[in-house]
Amino acid sequence: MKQRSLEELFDQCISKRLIIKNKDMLRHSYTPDVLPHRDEQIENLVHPLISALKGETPSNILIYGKTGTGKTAVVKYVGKALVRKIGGKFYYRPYINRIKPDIEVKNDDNAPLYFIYINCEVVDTQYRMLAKLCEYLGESVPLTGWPTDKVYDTFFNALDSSKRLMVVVLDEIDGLLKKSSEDILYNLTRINTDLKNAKLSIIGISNDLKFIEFLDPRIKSSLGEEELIFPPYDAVQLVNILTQRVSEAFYPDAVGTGVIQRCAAYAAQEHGDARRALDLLRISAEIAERENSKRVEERHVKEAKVKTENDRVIEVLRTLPAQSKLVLYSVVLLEKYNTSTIVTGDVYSVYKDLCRLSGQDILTQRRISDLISELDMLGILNARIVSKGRYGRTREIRVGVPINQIKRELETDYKIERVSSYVPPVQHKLG
DNA sequence: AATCCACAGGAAGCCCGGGAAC
DNA sequence: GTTCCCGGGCTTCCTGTGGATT
Repeated sequence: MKQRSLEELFDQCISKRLIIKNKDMLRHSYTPDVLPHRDEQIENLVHPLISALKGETPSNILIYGKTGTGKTAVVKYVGKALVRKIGGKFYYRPYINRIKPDIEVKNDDNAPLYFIYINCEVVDTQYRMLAKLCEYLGESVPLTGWPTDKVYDTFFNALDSSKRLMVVVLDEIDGLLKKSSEDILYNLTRINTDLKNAKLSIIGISNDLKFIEFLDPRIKSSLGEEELIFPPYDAVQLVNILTQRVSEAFYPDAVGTGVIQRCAAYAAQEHGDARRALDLLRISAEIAERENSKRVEERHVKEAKVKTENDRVIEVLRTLPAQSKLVLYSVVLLEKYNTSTIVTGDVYSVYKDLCRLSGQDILTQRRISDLISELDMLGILNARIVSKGRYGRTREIRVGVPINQIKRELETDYKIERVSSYVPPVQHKLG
């Protein structure tokens, strides 16, 4: 009896292997050998870099496009190809903290090309940026402690110590603005005038089209010398992209009819995000494997869509700071017990009650206002500014995800659970 | 047309923890 | 140890504002 079930388990596990051949190829970190529908962008990126390698002053490049339009993939693709061709070093793994390059090609004849990929969400201040760049050049700088100009000098000297072209890719470059650290952009874009041997070229990647409006005009002109736009993929293009991956990543006949089309259609609805399309495909396949299906079917895609949306929300909720949880919980309670629209003031008064009940510090309304904005940006709340004339200007707030899901998830936190019996007082509102 | 509400959201600065250098 | 520096969370103080009401 025992043996039979074990045998069944083996059979099951073996049959599971019939769908996905190579899962890595379905992850967005994977850069494929061919990038469909991006020839124009690749060309426009290669040209300025080649002329810089020929000795001209390099142009800085600004790349726009929404998430999943292939910005990062194209830049890495080009970087990889150039380093292989010309020689140099390429660092592209954003989250791996190490000094060894991902690709290194020796070439004695030419000045080496240093191609460095940095994600500004992670490296989000002038100091950290310079320290990171120093690290790649073999200079060790403490994570904190030095005055910034000393770090800058260290970087400058290390860079200029030999003849080379350094290309710094700043992904999610808008991350640098929020922390009011645009000095780094100013310094980096002007560094070429002081460099004697080396050259530096910046490639900024942003998914915010309005990004440049907020820039200091001096930075704007030097950073945006070349601008590349990455339009979203339409459903047909997404189908092409997925088809290409499917042929390599799946076993033959493992993907049912309409699966690719459905993944592409869902992703096209959400501004043509190829990353999303790939995620859907991968998760659909995982669901199919778990069910022991012979192939991925459309219903798996539907299931995958629901699953990814839920997972995202739960992950966000779980990692929310305690104060944000209290604010969100206040909105949830108001939405549950209150019929009128919810405004900032209501949230704040419920929030204060919850703080007293749970023994936490009460923050100011100014701060809560910011926390509400953050929750709005995360998509958990929907807040819009409305003017009620004589009765002031405020935000109307609604919960953006199924309320019971949020409530349940928040109440797994014992601090929230403790105040879960609280009922907000009935609002007496005009109008 | 003037008023005035209930906030939004910018600016400056405080405080604290963490890390490095002295 | 002390001193210096940085970043992040937060407060205080402030100016700005759309439109119903006066």
